[in-house]
Amino acid sequence: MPSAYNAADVEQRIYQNWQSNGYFDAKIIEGQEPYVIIMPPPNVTGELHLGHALEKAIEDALVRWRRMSGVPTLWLPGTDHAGIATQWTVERQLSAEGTSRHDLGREKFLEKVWEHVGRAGGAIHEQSRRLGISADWNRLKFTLDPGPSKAVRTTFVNLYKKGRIYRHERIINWCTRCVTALSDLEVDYQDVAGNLYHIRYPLQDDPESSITVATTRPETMLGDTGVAVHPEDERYSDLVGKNVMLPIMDRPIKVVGDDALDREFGTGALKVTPAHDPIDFEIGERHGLEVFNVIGLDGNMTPAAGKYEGVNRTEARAKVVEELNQLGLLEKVEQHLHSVGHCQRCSSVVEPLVSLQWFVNLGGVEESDSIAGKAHAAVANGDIKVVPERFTRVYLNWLENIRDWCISRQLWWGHRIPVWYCTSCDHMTVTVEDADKCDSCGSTDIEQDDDVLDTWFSSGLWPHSTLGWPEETSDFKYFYPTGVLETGYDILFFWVARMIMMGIENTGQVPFRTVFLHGLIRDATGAKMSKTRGNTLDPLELIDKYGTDALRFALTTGTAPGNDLRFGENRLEAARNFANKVWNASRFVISGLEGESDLDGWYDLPSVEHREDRWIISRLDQVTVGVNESLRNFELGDAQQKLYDFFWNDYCDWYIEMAKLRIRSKEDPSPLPTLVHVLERTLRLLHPFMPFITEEIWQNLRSRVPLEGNSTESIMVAEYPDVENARDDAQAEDEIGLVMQVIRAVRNIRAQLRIPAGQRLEAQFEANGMQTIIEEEAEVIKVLSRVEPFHVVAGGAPANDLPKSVTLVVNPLVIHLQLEGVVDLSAEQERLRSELDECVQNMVRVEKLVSNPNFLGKAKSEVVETEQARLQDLKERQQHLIEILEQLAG
RNA sequence: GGGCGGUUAGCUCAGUUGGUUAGAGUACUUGCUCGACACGCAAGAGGUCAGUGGUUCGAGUCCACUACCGCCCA
Repeated sequence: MPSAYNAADVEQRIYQNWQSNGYFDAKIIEGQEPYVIIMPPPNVTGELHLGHALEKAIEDALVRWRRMSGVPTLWLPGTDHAGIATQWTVERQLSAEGTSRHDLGREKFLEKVWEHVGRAGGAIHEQSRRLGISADWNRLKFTLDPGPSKAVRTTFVNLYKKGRIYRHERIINWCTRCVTALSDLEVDYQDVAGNLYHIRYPLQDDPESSITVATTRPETMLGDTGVAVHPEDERYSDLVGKNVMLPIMDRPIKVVGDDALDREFGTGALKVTPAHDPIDFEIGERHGLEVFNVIGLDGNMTPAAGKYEGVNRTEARAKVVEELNQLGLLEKVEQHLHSVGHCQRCSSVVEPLVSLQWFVNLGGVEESDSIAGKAHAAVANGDIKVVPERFTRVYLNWLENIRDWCISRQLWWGHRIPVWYCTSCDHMTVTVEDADKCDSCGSTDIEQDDDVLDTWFSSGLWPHSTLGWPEETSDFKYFYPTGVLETGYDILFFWVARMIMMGIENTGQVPFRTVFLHGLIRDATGAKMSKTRGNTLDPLELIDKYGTDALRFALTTGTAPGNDLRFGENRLEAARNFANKVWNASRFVISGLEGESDLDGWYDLPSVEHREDRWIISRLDQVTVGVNESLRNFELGDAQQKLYDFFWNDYCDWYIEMAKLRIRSKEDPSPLPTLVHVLERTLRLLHPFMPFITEEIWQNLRSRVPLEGNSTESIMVAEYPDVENARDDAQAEDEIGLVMQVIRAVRNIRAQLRIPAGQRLEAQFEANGMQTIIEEEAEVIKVLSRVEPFHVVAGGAPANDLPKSVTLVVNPLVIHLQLEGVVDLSAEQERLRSELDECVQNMVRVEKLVSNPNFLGKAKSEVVETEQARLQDLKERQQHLIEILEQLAG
């Protein structure tokens, strides 16, 4: 084995081996409950980024853990067609070639998109493989595959027949750049520094008087069909019901009273443009106001805008303001910060406008049989658990305010809406299979709706559509409902909530039992990573540089579920160092096996006699229990931290160092079986997090030890360690703990007094009842703290040459180190006195606590016991220190 | 405006139902080529747990308010 772990040498080979052995393939084992994760489908032409890497590292760890625990496991990968994103990419290419999708026509354009998908599609899955992920590639699904497509159509048809899907003219969010409607969720609101324009609208029957409205969007006034004031607003009460003349358009419009108005905002009078503002639309509906679309789908003013027809909406604003000013109707302009919707995809300003679109009626949460109501209940009553828990309320809150979902998109790439309009009788034919005639009048003169469905509509079906629904496939029957849905909290509403709604609607069952949300990855300064900002890190480059295991470990260690993660290279270095530590410790153990024949029993270790062995085994089992516990609670970072600490501190720093001495002296019993046992189990415990290095070492190790245990070909199908009866050994832990304390105390004083590392010190130990232990562990103490020669006395006997020594109190031991010429009497007295001070201070505190009747009565008995033991220990220590000081003085 | 989160060592973060003298990584100081590892070993320094008040025998942890930062929704 080389002296440093080189990830590049092993990863590819191991992954291919796993895959060719079919370890990733899910198997149906009737009678056993499976563990299922459906992978969030990345965009078909997307590239792997750190967010994906994090998500996959987490899911793979969960899946590997369960698979090793013997559970039938399915991790199903997939791909999303990503309507707007993909179409936009191809449109950009076309525009570079000087053409457009409209020039090509729908059919040709779609061919181009499929070509593009054929070229660039799926690359992300190849990249994902480098993360070592154990997904079932045989079950890879694409949202546009026949299966998921049929699920989409079936859902649409069912909901339409139930009356839950309807087509209606309503205010929607329109992106003039993408030329499509957007759902409420696809709009990002940003505060923009704008103006608040105060405009006078003269009264129709009294042109000298006027009412002043305040607006941030003066160009929309061309489409005003009313002015609204609060009905109880005394300023305007005499105007309600009268008409004002709309400037420029010279159109009389009505003043209406509506209590949705905020009297405090602006002048308290609102110009009402039902076609271009959701609130205005509602006011308009209540008062029967007309609707004039003055801004068109292309962002230019429509004929309804009169002389401004054809003018771009931003230019129109300037021109309208200028004209109003000339007319003397512009009262004032104030600077005003307001929130403006932007297209999430292309960042252009979203235009609210009235348009004919398809919607899903989700109902309200108070209706127990509505889509939203059932989705709300599933989480509220605990059928679905959200981790971390705080997102439960965020989810419920969102559903409580939900509105109908606009699902039509004016795109070509996606699932085309399965509705055919009859030109003869206007009937809508809605079917799963392509219609060839009107199902009302039988006319063949029918035309399919031009629009496609929101991409999230198909993603919303993902947990059941990937498993075969609407067919009752064996996969669907066995694997649905799934276990865990793991994704970033940023798509809780977009995706998770919709899956819950659609899953329950279609299958009558929740799509998954647990939602596990991870945080966002930020750069080292805390900024969101984005290509435009140029602060992204490429996971593939990081893998090349540090190795997959280090990347995965770095992404998931020391983080709490749902918390954002600042990610910089020092994290990776720490992870890489740990991988290297694992490698080298293993190298040490494996090299020790050369020519060794006495390893029988290493797997189960039927008899553990040596104190050091009992200690490390006791610790191993504690860690094993803790890691399983953390994993069950989705605390992956915690699980890894426990393994990191155990391996580096207990195993490497102490156990291996102790074992070296026994190996060198060929002592009996040999520590090798224990060394192997602990290493092998730790590798298995670590495998879900660091799959490659653990496999590489494990293979190496297993080839050099007798075949024992459930011998599998690969660590990824070996049993995940768990313990029913932990081999707890409190005595060994106490005793080794004492030995470690002694060694630390000696090392500490050596460093303080600057005693050269090579210099051995003569030591006398007052054992005070610990004689056997000290003598049995003498070699360890001698070598690791460099004391020699080494005398043990029963205790209580005063040493004659105290002035030439330093005395350490490690309860119950007292250790005298010969240090002639290094330390003088007064310095030693000074040191001991300050130790005594500290001891007494502590004692006072604990004494107060332990003598408090309230504490004794109310605290748990085990807490009281530890405090009393502590007090005892402090008293003993105080006693020792006083004695030593007396001797020095005497 | 409503809601959620954060504020712990110089930096980045853990800290699960309240219970030692609050932890890790990294940076820092000192000393180490002793046969697994300098991607290392050993020792050390570094914190009024944002602030105020409360509950409790006991608060980083629970409650209330305040301040600053961030996110989501309107």
